[in-house]
Amino acid sequence: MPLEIYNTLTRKKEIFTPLVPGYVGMYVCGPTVYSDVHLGNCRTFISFDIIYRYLRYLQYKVRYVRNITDAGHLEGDRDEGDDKFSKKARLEQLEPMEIVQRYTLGFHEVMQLFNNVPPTIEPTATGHISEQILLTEKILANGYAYEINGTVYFDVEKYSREKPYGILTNRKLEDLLEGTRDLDGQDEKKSRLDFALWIKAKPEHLMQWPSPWGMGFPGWHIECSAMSNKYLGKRFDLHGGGMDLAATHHTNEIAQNEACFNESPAQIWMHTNMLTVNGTRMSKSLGNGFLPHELFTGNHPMLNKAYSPMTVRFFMLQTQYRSTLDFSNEALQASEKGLKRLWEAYQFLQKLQYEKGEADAELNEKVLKLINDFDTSMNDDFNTAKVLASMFELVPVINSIKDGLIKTGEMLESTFILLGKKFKDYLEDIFGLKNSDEINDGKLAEVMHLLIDIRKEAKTKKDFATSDKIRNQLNEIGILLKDEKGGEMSWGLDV
RNA sequence: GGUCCUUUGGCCGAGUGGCUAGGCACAGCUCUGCAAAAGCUGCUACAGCGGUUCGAAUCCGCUAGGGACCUCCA
Repeated sequence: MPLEIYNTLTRKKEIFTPLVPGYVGMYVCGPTVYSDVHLGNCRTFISFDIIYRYLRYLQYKVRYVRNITDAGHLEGDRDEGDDKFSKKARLEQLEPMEIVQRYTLGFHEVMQLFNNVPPTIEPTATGHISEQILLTEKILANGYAYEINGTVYFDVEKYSREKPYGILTNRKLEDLLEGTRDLDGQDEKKSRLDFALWIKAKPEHLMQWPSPWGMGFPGWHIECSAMSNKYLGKRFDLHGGGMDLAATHHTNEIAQNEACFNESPAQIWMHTNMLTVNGTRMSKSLGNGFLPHELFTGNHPMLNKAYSPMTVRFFMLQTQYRSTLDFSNEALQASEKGLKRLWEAYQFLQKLQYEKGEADAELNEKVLKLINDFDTSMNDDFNTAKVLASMFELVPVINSIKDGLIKTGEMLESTFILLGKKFKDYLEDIFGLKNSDEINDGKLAEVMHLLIDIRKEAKTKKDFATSDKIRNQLNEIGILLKDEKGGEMSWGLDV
């Protein structure tokens, strides 16, 4: 079964066929670095990280471009408003680029904690001002834009006479124009749907660049057209972003590209759904956003403990990227336990050796089917939730081997090898999960080894007072000791 | 006001016409010095009403609830 991806543009799943065989060009709208990214933002980047990893797993050479928006977005709904960066900079007495630097570093740190692979190119808006000016000039020359007092607007009505403007989200121009929101007048735009490509800067504006229309800064949609065009060409395979960007940002992006090159940029548009809290979208403006660090420290009124980045990543994997995901303390707790169970089975599997034995055709077939379902599920529009369900069905098989209820030899050696390989491919390479750092601490492992030895001796002598003391006191400091079959003991950090 | 989406068991969530999703929680049993873990078993739901069909959680209609976008936001 080939890879199928849901395309927002056609509103159905399509078989994925790259424009150039073997290669994939992928563009994802990145963060605006004037404040910390919240967990909702992270969901999108984690989703596309897994998509990127899976495409590589399928042997594609992927150019993954994710921009950093460090200029150009406006505050408020008026085009003559301040550039967001400049506004905040004045409040905090910082240079705009200091803000940008601070939050860019913060963003990268969070991405790393979530174990996201960096994109292959991460271009910035401020690094591509001339490209944005060139596109704006081209759109003007093609007659789809007009200049008023140093600001250049995209002429949506002119454009929509020739091309379907609301094609991405299936909206008609009349419906878009109908909204009850009236502008307060005094607007220089010809139509309320027109958006700025280039904005005239006031003299005191901190971030501004020279242009054919005077000093100014780019509008908030042109950067993605400019950068995707520069690094991926006029037409590329995948364009992604959060669902909230589809109706405005991506719609305008398509219009810009069409107005420039008479071509739509991406063949497939992918949109990740929102992370919600109590059924309402997590967003900056509503103030219900969780910061990653609030989770990692547990420092939030809604949380009763801290959760590791891997728990959060796993939590997101349990849902398909196009569904909303509701965030709660209980849901995270469930994910934490689920991940622990899965990961422990995986760890055991990696150490396991194959031993020849009496074959059990039924077991072999069951295992093989579940393994093959991994790829089938991923090929069905990256259904990570289904992959995990198959994995969890294999956990009892692995644990039964651990308990000696099943022998590895009951399945074929090829099946056994494939099982180990696929678990590794999926959990580590595709899903990007990894051990918590604490458990990797070598010194701790040595100390634990020692304590386990002492406890084993005590148990052999039936000195249960000592053996219980060790286990109970470890438990108090958050280390869980488990007695296993055959007198062995294992340990893990209590979660 | 307009456009669109959604409603699954105690909780989180897959699933789009017939076949047990899965996780967490809960209960029982097995194992066990005790505990934990693990294994096995149980809990089997699809907002309401009507329609299509041999058959619907899945398709259609209506009603009700929730949400998103139309304005910066992943």
